[in-house]
Amino acid sequence: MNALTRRQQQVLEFIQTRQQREGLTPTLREIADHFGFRSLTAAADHVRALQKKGVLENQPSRARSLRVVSPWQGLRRPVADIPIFGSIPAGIPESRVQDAKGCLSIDVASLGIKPTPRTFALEVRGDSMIGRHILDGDLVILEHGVAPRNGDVVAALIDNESTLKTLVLERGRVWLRSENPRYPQLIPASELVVQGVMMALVRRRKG
Amino acid sequence: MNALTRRQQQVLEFIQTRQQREGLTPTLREIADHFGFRSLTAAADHVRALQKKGVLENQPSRARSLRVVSPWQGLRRPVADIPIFGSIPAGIPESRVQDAKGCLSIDVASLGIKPTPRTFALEVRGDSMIGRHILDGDLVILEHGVAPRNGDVVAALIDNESTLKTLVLERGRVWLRSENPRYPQLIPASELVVQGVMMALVRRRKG
DNA sequence: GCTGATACTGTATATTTGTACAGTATCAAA
DNA sequence: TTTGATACTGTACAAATATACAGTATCAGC
Repeated sequence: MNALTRRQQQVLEFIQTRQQREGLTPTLREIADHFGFRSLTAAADHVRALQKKGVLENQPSRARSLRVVSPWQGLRRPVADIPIFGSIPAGIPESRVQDAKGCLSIDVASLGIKPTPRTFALEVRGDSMIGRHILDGDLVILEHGVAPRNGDVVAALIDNESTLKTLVLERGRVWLRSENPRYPQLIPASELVVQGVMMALVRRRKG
Repeated sequence: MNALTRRQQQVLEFIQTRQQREGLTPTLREIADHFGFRSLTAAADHVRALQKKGVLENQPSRARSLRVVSPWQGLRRPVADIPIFGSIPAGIPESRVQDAKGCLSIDVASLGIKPTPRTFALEVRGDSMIGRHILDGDLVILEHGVAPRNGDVVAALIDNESTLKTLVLERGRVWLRSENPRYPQLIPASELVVQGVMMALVRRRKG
């Protein structure tokens, strides 16, 4: 009953791809064109069949209202796009698109914060923050321009590279600390630029 | 030049909300209706202004082709929806929508895996896996039905609760190990159900 | 051999939708 | 004071679009 035919899978995949790539689902005409149907009804039939099988939804009489149904779609929250930078030379004056290495898209609720235009992500290199359970390869989401508190993990510009450190207030002075015994421990933060404060983290699969 | 007026912000927000909630951007008529405009042109004017300011895009003569522009949109990859379960009593026979506590939406590339219908997420309770740098409150993404390898982090059903453990092959037998010295170390896995293998992790902001 | 589901062609039509044109009024900047 | 941007009303129309109806052909299951 729920099994899709090969043709239906092709049609569904086409709709889904267009939805992801262009943000718009195709019209019946566009479906027909893509598959070389000379009749709209062919496309309409497939859409009807996919609806019947519960994998496609439709708002009657509305243009481009096809939607591929994910069982969890109803629970979906707004998704934010956060740029991933390799390293940030300056203090993020105006982070430009061409500087981004990629884009992390994640829903706001799971992130725990509301991203702003000053939110960005860095890929962690090395295990200098292993004491804070941040590993090599982790994607760290940071917020630029907020005041860091004592103990916050921050990104700082050291030797023209963005590096993660723990910010420490001690005896009225500000220090940056690595969280790995094998690394130099304390650096005076006076001359360093704090580029962002860590807000969240994404760890991809390893190996 | 780029600053939006209050009215323009309202219009943009309306379009964005509809896009997120219904998956469709509104038509000019729907915008006009929502704001009580008696004329389509009022809506059209706002859309034109927002386009001019670069925060909205449009494919001419296409129905519902409005799209709110994020600077990073071009980099966006397909986003997957992964159900979040509180705990999973049985071996996930058919995880039903009503059992889901929420939904984690994240792009496939950042996740490092291609989610399947057997992908799900658990919220970590306690710090029994701190040795693997998994903290209380972390969101762990797991895959059901794949064969775990030695050293993989897995979710197992213990006392009717899903608990994370490290799977250890030793002397031809399978054990589950907690990664915290204060917890009981080894449990024979023979009678336990492995519900999933950890693939990725999301850490939200703390405090 | 019959039946229902699938996979189409071809035509027609009502509705939805974007767009254009002609105005009015307000407000801030030059 | 003038100019341009903003914020609308009101009307009209062509294009885009969903949908309906009448068929044909194939194939699997009964």
